[in-house]
Amino acid sequence: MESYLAELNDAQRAPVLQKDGAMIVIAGAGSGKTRVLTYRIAYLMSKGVDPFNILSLTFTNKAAKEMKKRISQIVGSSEAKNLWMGTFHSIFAKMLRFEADKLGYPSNFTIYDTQDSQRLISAIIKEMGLDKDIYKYKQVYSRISSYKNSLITVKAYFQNPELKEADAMSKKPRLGDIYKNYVDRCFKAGAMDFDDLLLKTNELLNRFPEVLQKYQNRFRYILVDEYQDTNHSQYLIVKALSDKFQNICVVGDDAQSIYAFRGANINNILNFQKDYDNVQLYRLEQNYRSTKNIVNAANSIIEKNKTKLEKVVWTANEDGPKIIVNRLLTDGEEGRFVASSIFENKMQNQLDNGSFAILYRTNAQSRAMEDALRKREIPYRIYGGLSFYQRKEIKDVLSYLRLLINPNDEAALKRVINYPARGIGQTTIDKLTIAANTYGKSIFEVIENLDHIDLKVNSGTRNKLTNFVNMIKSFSILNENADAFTVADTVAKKTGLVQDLKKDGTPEGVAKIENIEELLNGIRDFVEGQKELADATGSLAEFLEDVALATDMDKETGDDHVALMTIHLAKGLEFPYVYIVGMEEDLFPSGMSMNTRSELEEERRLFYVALTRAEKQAYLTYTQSRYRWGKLVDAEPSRFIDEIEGKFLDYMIPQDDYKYKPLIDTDIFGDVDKSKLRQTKPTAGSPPPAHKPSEEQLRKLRKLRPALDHTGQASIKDVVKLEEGNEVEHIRFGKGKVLKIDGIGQDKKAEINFENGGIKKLLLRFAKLKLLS
DNA sequence: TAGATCTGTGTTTTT
DNA sequence: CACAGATCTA
Repeated sequence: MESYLAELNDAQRAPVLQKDGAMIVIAGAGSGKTRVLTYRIAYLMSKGVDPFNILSLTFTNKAAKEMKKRISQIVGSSEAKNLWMGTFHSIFAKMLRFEADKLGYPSNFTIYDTQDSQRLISAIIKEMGLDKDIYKYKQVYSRISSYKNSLITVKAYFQNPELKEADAMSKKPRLGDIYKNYVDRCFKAGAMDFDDLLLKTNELLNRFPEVLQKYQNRFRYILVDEYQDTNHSQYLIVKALSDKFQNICVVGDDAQSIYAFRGANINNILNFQKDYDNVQLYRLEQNYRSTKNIVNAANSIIEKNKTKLEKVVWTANEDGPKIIVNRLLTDGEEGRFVASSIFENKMQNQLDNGSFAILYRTNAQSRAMEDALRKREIPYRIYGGLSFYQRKEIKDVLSYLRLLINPNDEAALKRVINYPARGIGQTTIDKLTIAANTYGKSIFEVIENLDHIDLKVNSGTRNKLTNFVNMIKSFSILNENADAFTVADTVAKKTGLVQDLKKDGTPEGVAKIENIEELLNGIRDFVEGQKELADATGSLAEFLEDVALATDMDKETGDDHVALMTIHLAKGLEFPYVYIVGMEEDLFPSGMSMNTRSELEEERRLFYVALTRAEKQAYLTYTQSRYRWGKLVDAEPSRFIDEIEGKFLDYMIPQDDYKYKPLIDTDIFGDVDKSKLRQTKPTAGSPPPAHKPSEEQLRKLRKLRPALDHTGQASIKDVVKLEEGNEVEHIRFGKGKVLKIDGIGQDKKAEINFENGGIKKLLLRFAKLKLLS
């Protein structure tokens, strides 16, 4: 039974074997913390702890699922099934459904996603007649979110003059009022936003001692993964639940705290030892994941941070190749480099696509990578970004489904009351909203009671409203007798959603119909799957609950693909080959996070996370110019590259001239063979070449570059304007005539018939051409 | 009222 | 560029 203990090293075994009490495990990157958590749970169960009494909180659903799987392998699946394991949000949503009535919520409350919340806030700002340029809904939303995460309720807000003053100072004196209206509206709609799931859990545990006791007794052993990323609200929940038995084990790494922007408080982990009696501290410092080069390079970065717990991450793994750094002209070329590098590595080392990950700071960067991978026919998958359930057509269907479960759901109703178009316009909706606010009812209820409410709408509109409500009601009735799939299928057809898309006929419309079909299939699968679980019914409400908190990461595809994701999403994952792209100032570190030391340190931790995902080889790339908000802008290499000790890096480009070189100077190489400028061509497996090139090497490299004189040289603008039929002159091929223009922007090519060279295809960006006519 | 078209505005990261 | 909101037209 306990043979698995032999699979742990001494440092890992110690926290596994401490059955009771409070403990903190500071686990360096790749040091096997998941292993410690799973084995600890298995050990507790082997010592007779009932799985019903174990609560394990993870950061993602995926992590929970994986841990459960691993535990099943050790203790058997029937036992593992009873563990409470999941994210804070999903576990406590479940608990809140059970206890909802105590807080005045229906048990079928809706969970608002960010978009729902933001739209509602936007509507409230408009209703209140406030200036939308001062009260920007996104800002207001994040302000409210941070209040909630700090447990500042509306009441607490108005009792705290400092907060009011702070908001008044930032020209938003009515923020408290918006907050109040927003909370009221959510309550009336029977809806909780993401932050409410934590805030209301706190409220529940605070206001109802008997509920607190019930769950304290239930969760005798609590484990929290990624503790460094907990916010105040989560911290208090954990504190309250563990207070009685104090059997709490938190695992984390302060060096990997990357969620301060959503309220994560690094002090939760730094101060843990003060929060409980006799806290045992364990450190996992041996990294099993990465090569020495990667581990040491990562250490050399994180050293630059001032706020940190002391720990030394080390590895017994081989040195491995150095980190390859490359500079590219544009984001398009960056993509092409990454794609061909992946292609070469795959061929040379017989690797599958799953060995590679491309990590970036912002979702928008995925585009260039996608394009390049697609051209190379390398299968890939984008994680995160817009999740399937957030797509317009999917959210439309889901909104109908939400509405038939909870007709008070304002966000859902507003979304679909006139989609597909049924003649209920903005004016009518405004009237409904006013009526709803004055009578303290939901919009749906207002329509239900049109006989008693003078809405000042004509009879046609009145009919349309009644028809809509009746349609939703008929769906509700159907839902009582039919399974979730049948209901969803009926909704998709009867509402005219699918018809509307069919009518549209564009490829996008077709894709949307396919997505809806996929959703319906998903619901069918869900219904089938739930039937096998004892405590589930496969109801529509269950499906919606599942979907509200599902993320893109959770979906398994089973095919072999290169993974593309933000660095945030990559936390906890590992890949043999990792490409970190967009290593540029203003992008990484983000321009929004360079103002304070702590923000910059978080960016640095993010870089640390990125690098430590790599097992064998890491690549860093940056560009000289990249498309941002639709325009090509100059970029500058990230300071983080310089922060890595040079001996861990292998530059593919000379390092003398990269700062602030505008495109036009560096790119017009004429017919100089660009590859000569590259010092080495990287091939994984071959011994890594020297570090930064020496001064002497640099001088040599510079000589390769011809002195460009700009006189007589066509400016890039002229060349880009080139049209078919133009006469041009090339420095070597002589005069010629433009036959054809291909491609756009940076990739624009011209087919030219030269007197001395015949027909050539030239990339205009590089071609040294003079426009003659 | 619907739908097309224009304008403006902002963009980090996520449960 | 991408999306939200405003404005215009039928």
